[in-house]
Amino acid sequence: MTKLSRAFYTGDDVVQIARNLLGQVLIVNKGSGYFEARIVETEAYNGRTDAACHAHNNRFTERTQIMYEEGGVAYVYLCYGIHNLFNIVTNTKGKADAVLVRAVEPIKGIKEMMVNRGKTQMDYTLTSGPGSLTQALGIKKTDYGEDLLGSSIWIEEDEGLSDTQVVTKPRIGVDYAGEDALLPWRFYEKGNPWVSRK
DNA sequence: TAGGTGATCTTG
DNA sequence: AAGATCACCTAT
Repeated sequence: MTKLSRAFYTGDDVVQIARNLLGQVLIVNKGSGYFEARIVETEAYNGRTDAACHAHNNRFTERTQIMYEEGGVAYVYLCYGIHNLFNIVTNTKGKADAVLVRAVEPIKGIKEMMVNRGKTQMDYTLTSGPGSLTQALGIKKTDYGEDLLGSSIWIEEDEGLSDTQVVTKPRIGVDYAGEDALLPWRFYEKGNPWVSRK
């Protein structure tokens, strides 16, 4: 297996990148445990055209600044006061795009994921949903800005999915974005039980 | 279906 | 400096 390259992340089309991340394998290795999980659900956010994106209208704040960096770094932020959401920054420096990882299928480190989630029984809620998967994998705001070509969080290239395996839908929880909430920028693997809100 | 939760952003 | 908002989750 090989790490996804910088060139993969610096591509100009965040929607296509979100779709192509399906089936790739997210690795977290931070001393708190070693985890592998297959990405099965993503959403694209485009800073220049998309009212749902935190960086819409060139909004440049302490929180959003990382999205303006060159692709291939982590954007982690706290949502609803409780949940850390994990995003992958894409595009070249100055173009603020990101892909939200909404669900993963656990491969390695499942016992430790259950400990992190406070679960005694195995079930599909372990890593389905953007807040749940970060808790399972131990991703926190201290991972903000982490280089995805480094050695603590990265993505291994795997076989992608064919178009017949990919479902395309509007994004979740972005009603505030008006008509941009209707954009079909959510992608997930057809029939995969780990996908959130099926 | 509603409430918890707190950093972040905007307004005045 | 304060109030509104918010890319969610869990248990009724």
